Formats: sequence, structure tokens, C-alpha cells
Amino acid sequence: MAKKPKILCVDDEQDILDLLTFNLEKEGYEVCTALNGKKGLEVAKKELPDLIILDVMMPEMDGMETCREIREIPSLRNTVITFLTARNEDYSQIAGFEAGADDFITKPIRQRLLVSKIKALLRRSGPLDKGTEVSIGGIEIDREKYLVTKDGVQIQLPKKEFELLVLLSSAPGRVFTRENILNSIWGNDVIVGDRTIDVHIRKLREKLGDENFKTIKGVGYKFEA
Amino acid sequence: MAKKPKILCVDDEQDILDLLTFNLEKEGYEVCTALNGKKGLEVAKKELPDLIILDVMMPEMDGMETCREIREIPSLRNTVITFLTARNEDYSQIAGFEAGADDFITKPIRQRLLVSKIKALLRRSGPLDKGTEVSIGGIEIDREKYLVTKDGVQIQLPKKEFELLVLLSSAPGRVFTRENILNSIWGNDVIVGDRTIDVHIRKLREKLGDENFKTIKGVGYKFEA
DNA sequence: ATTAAGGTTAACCTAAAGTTAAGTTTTTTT
DNA sequence: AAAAAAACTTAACTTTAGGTTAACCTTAAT
Repeated sequence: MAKKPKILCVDDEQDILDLLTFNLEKEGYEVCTALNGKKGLEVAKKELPDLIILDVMMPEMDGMETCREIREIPSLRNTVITFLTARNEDYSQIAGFEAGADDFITKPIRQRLLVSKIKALLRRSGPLDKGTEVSIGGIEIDREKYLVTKDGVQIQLPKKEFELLVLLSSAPGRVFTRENILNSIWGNDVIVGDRTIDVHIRKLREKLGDENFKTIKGVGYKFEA
Repeated sequence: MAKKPKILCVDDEQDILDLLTFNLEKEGYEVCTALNGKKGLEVAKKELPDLIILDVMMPEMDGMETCREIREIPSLRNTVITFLTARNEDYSQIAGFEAGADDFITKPIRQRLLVSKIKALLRRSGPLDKGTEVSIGGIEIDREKYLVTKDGVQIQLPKKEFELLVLLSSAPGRVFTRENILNSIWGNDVIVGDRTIDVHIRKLREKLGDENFKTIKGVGYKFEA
């Protein structure tokens, strides 16, 4: 089974967060939360969630503004964002789509609707973001076949190595911190030693060429062609 | 390039059909249309399109129902179906993924999005082997006769093994997760143990050669020539 | 030169897959 | 309708790939 989808909920009311968390975790999602827009942005950057639920009405930085800022971040460009809004705020919906929202959830929250909507959104985003083939440098990555080709030679990578490669190559040139990597591949609850990442990186270097995996000391790793 | 992909559009509004037809034909697709679910089903059976765009909201037989019926037809089992839906339509309709939809297109239709979505979906669905016979490596599969031939020798496979072979060989090289396999062969609701799949794989390996069935540990299985 | 971050290696551990045989269920035959 | 056979699933056990760690080594930055 693929990794649990990760959902970030941002709302200034703890009650709502609890409700969302309860319902979403029950469905097997991994949930993280934030109590305001600023925090939400931070957590989003760190956790790279698959979907973000944003309350529109929040003090200081509201949902709309948060959404706009999230959309500025390359690694979150394709994340699904849905707003949480009171029922009759039609106008906000129009503005919301402009800010980059993918959908709306209305308060009061109906649990079954919430869940089926989330499912649908994740599933909708799923098939399309999965450009199955990527080609960078002499390296081709085919997610569907779990197969990597380097200079025409097929290489079968183990799961973790493959996931790591997919992650790094999803934004070539971008530095991923160890934290990023751990969160994306292992999830925030699993604890593995720091050296583990190094070992996987080493294997990748061995198999795909040293030069493509660059270490930024004190920061993390990046993939380059 | 292979034959033009054929797309069936089903909607009760002629305007929408025209708009879809115009945009899709411009992209080089072959388009056929139907003004209601019943007609859509008929045309689908006759034309065997590669992809079907179904409006959710239609009088009499709605998109959901049509989708379900289409999924019942063996020759259309693998056809890609996407729903056409207004952005704010009731969420319960979004749960129509359960009816077997592959994706959603929202109204109002943004042409560029429409086209790129269609492209992605068709690419993803891969080569559609409509013929009943497939031949890969030394293995020939005749779906109609439920018959497999390996190096000229006929082999009679039991149902489950045959279905598994058909599934895996429908996209050689592609990895199918256990979940994929369970959903496709047993259906979403049936629960069978994990070891069951292994046993069937084992039988296939025994009968058709170990080398064709590859295990990707932690991920699933794939068929290769 | 010091030191903290990262690299390397190999041993270890574990979850996942393989195997087998013994139940079940379904289908066919008599 | 009973018996037999075939297909399917399961359970218990074995094997193994791959993931992790620990201990030690190297490097680069101040």
C-alpha cells in the first residue's frame, strides 16, 4: 500500500481542528494541524502535505492570503487546497478560486461529506500529478514501472532508494533538508537515525553516479543533472 | 502513432457537446456524442471509445448510473471515464468515484485544462488492447477462449490465475500493487489474505516461467517478457 | 587544528514474500 | 444426490531482500 496521504488542517479554533483530526485519522490519513495562517505555512513547508484544509476566516493572515502564499512555494504548487467556509459565503468562494483553491468545504461539517470529498480530491489529484515518466540528465524515472534507466541501462532500485530518488528529482536543484526527506518518505511519526538517509544516498550515488547527488553541508541534499 | 483515440461525450446540452467536440477534434481526437445516458450506453457499446466524458447531471439516467452500467460491460471495463460536473455540485455526487469514474472535469470548462487532462488520462491508460488476443514473450493470451499458450503449448489456467495473468500482462512492465490486484480481481469489498496473491503468483510462475513475474518488494508484482 | 557534519562499511534485524499442505468451497461427473 | 475433482483460500512456517544501525573514517569550515 502506498504511503498514507498527509493532510494539513489550519484553523484558529482548536475544536474544529480536533473534529477534523478525529474524522480524518479514522479514515487512515495522517493529519497535522496549525492554529493560524503563519504557522500553517511553516508546517506546510516542512511537512509537504498532500492536501491542505484552510479556514477562510482567521485572524491576521486569513485563509485566502495563506493560500496565495502557499501557491508561491514550488514544492507545494500541486498540493490540493480546500477552504473551510460558512455556508452562505458565496462571494468568498469566487475570490477563493482566484486565490488558488481547489474546492470548498462548508461549515457545519458533515462528516461523511467531508470524508468523501477528501477522498475524491486526493484521488482526482492523484492520477494527474503522477506524470509517470521523468527524464533528467541521463536518468529516466518511470514511477509506474518502478524502474530507473541510466544511459539506457535499466536499474531496479529498492523501494526506499526509489522513493528518495523520486523525491529529490521532483524538484531538481532544490535542496531537501533531512527533515523534509524524513517527513516525506518515512512520515513524521517514524523515527530513524540520521545515518540512514546517508546510506540510501550512498547507494543512489553508487548506482546512478556521484555527480548527480549533491550534499549541502548543514542543510541537506539536492539532485542535479 | 497509433489510431486516433476515440472519445465519447455524453451530455444533455447540445451546446456543451459542441464545445467538447470542437476542442477535442481540434486536438486530433475522434469524437462521438450522445444526448442522454441511455444513448450514451448504446453508442459506447458500438463504438468502444477509449475515453468517455459523462455529464453527471442528466435527466432520466444520470452520469453515475450510466457509469455503473458501462462498467458492467466487459469490453468497456478498461475504458477511462471522466465526469463532467459543476464546481459546487453536491458532494455526494463526487463520491461517484465509487461508481467507477477515473477523473472529474469541472464546469465551466477551461479548454487547456480539458485537453491536458484528457491527454494525461489517455496516456496513463496506456495501450488499449481491445483485441482478445495478446502475445508477449513466448506467451499468448486469448481472453475470449480463456486460453494461454506458452511456446506453442496450450495451458489451461484456472479462473483466478487467468485473471491475474490478464491483469499483469495488460501493462507489461508496470508494477501492480497488492491493492491494485485485490481491487481489480476480487473487488473492493472482498477481503482475502495477502498470501492468497502469492500463491496464485506462484502457480503462474510454475506454469509460465519464473522469469516473467517479477516481485518488487514492498510494492507489488509486474509482468515482463 | 579542531570539530561537527557527513561518508562508509558490514553486521544485524525485520517485514514482506515464498512455500507447502491442509482445509474450504465450487464445479463436474457419475 | 452423492462422490469426486478442481479450484480457491488459509495457516503455519521458512526464506530473503532490503532497511537500519553502530562503529569507525573522512572531509570541510571556522
